[in-house]
Amino acid sequence: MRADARRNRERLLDAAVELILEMGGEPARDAIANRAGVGIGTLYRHFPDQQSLLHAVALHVLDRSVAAGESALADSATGVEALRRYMHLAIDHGVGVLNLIYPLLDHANWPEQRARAESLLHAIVDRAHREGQLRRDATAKDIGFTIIRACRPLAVGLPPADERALAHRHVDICLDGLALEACRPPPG
Amino acid sequence: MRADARRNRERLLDAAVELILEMGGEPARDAIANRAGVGIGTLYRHFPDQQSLLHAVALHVLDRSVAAGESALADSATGVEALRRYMHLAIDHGVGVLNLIYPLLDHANWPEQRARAESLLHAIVDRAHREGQLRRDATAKDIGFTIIRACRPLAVGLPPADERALAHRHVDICLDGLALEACRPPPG
DNA sequence: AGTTAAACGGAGTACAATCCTCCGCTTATT
DNA sequence: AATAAGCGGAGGATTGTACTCCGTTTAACT
Repeated sequence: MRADARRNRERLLDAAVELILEMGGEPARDAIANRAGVGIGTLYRHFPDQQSLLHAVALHVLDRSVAAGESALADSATGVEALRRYMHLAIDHGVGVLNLIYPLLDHANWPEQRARAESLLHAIVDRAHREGQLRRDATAKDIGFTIIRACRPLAVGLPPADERALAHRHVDICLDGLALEACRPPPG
Repeated sequence: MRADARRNRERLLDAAVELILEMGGEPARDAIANRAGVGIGTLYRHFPDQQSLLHAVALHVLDRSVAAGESALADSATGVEALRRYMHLAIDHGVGVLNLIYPLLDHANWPEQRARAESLLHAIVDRAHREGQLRRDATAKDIGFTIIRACRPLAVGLPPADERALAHRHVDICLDGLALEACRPPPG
């Protein structure tokens, strides 16, 4: 595979992730190609139909997030630290698209990746619980939903850098709400 | 104004709010009429063009949220309680649409309502701060963004009742993160 | 109950956005 | 320098959306 082809493929996937998060559904193909800075023909060469594009997008974000999360779990001193790092990385990679495209997929067939992602999240949450750092009622679902919410842009038009900063701040706030740090000093 | 006309107008506005939150932009007119359970002609009679519809939607959510918030502020024993009640009510009314339609409006001309909404939010946040119940770095913007995030449905297809429950849980988690309750017992 | 004017529904046409193919040009690789 | 893989984007086909119009229904009032 030629180098420019690989580069364009990545750009297309990243653009698709951004647009799906903004629009909340199937964005127009031309819009994806435009945002990626490539011609429409290039999009169709890489992804001949809707399903292959959505499938590739799903695997794209899933693989990158899981990889990031696994190393976060391995390298962190505490459970909540691993959780915090995982959430921030997952947002940067845009895992939030998974929820949005799931109902559009004909057959979501990546049992292996799915299992890996679920067991990763549970491993992190369980560890934090075992170390007594999380509220009892905090579940893996809470984490997942928080990530999904943080992924979506607040309003189209805000500079991407600002959006990212707000997303990260939001995750930190939620984690503070889910964590269990008695008598922590006021952060401000 | 005939009773059925008033009822249909309300239904149309509610449907528009739901759809805007789901789609994140301008939903198709037919979709709004369908969801409201009225004919497309009825929509055009009430709102002859895009702008009048968007304008009405904005005022609809703004007025209801501000009214709810003002009574919450008056009736609550503490600042955070007022804040909590306001946030939950605002979500139920769908204030989150404001951010989404703002860039679509030709001229957003409701200075009075806008001022009332801003001063309300600041009044609530200030009171909570004065009573020492909020993190120092918690701002009115944090509250606003949290409400906006909670308003958006996580995934199209989930039953509305579940969506609402998740939204409310999310707000509670965020508030726990923003509040300052030293040594609070684990809620679970 | 009868009257009436306001309100309703939805088929249908005009318009706009989107999809996707095709082929001449460009560029990475050897 | 050769060449095959990759690129861009104009353009025709298709789908979706906007908006009108008019026969039917219904709330309001006597």
